[in-house]
Amino acid sequence: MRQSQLFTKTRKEAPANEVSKNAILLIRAGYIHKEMAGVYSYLPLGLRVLKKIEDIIRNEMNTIGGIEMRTSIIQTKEVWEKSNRWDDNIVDNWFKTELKNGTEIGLSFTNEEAYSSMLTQYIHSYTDLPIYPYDFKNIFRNETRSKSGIMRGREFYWKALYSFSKDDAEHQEFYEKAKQAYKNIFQNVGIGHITYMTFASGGSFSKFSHEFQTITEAGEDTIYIDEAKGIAINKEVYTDEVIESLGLNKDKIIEQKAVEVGNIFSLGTKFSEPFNLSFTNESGEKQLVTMGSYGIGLGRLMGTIAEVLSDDKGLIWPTSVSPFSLHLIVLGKDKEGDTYKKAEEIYNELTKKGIEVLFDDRDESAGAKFADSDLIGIPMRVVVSDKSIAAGGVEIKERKGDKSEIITIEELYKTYKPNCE
RNA sequence: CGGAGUGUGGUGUAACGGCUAACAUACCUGGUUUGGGACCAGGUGACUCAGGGUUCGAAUCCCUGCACUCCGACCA
Repeated sequence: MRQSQLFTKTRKEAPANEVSKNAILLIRAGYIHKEMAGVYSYLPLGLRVLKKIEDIIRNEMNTIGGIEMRTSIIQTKEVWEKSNRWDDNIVDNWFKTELKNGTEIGLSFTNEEAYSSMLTQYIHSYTDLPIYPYDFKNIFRNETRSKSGIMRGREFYWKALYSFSKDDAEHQEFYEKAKQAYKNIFQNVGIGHITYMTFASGGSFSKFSHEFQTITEAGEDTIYIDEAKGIAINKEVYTDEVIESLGLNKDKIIEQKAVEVGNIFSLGTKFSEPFNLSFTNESGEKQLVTMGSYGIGLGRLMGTIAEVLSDDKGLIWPTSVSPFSLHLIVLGKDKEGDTYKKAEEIYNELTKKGIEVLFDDRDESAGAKFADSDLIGIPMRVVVSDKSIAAGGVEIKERKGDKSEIITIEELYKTYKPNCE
């Protein structure tokens, strides 16, 4: 993409009403636009990152047997009354409205009900199980206090997978696979080294749920980490008994602020029971489906990456989620000159090869282009200038380092192959 | 939902109760410049969040509402 066609502009100053680092950087660099507290639009650059994250998650979900679909956002009152979650005294962050004819409806804040009620029409026999449907969709929560930029929004994009299994053993088998898939996801988006599987309260059907917590001061949770084991315990269940039951060494545990970037949860028959989601087993008996839920907030994940992978100059995206693979910058203003032509040629050639290139073809000073490039945070910068041409090619520099080097254009073409995830 | 604070050009800030609401940046014109947010000249752009009130006079003081931010509660 040509930067001259990217309508978003970078800013030197962040809006006065943003304090969180992720929102400040993402707004300054032109990734997101704030509509109101807790509600953000994703601008072209932001959407690219979101889609990269989505693809990484989708790939892992499909690998463990997930089947993508999409449940509706508008849902009727009756469905939620079955699980006793329509009442505002029980769930206080509903967005509710009504149809012209007076029918009460709600905007989904989670998906258990949608899946449980729908699947009663499709699950009848043990041969129909297990299944693992999942969604990417926007979710609405009328938070009394949104905060931390895109880390806790009123409208947010998430992935929710639900597992429907015949019994607990079958459920556990999938649950373990999901753990690994989640680890892979956080590894692949570049925060695996500071993300810990964390034991948290499990509700009525299992002793624990598992949260994936990424260390950052911007987080709302406090976790206790055992580095050696690579796992953590959420403060809400942090007791001597739990430490012991997990076989952790209390003396080596460290306390950290963290943000929950994903969670997996055993639901047992909590939802299959009210919806009578059951099947006929091999013996001809009716049996309730055993469920699990597996969620990741993509906006929060993107915000977390921005929080932890950035410096005073701006964002530093990992290649896997960067909006572009390369930031190609041409210096000099003579658009008819050889340097400019060479840059155009490189842009066309790389684009033809399928490499995602952001081409800064604007009539800006070198300093302005470099500053913008650092702020936008594409992992690799390629500069074409009279100087680089004279030195034998183009200058490449990693966003995260200080060193730059000159390579020939042929080397550039050889090095940058299409970015296959 | 409790507590605290803040609303001024697109953005960031300034202005004692008193001249035509100032400065920077962004934007537009022209010129010059191109390896770390260039320079010169000119220009557009604000009923100071909304509605009331006090006053000869309100961006400034008071009231109400709304919005935003922070702390706490909540987060299925």
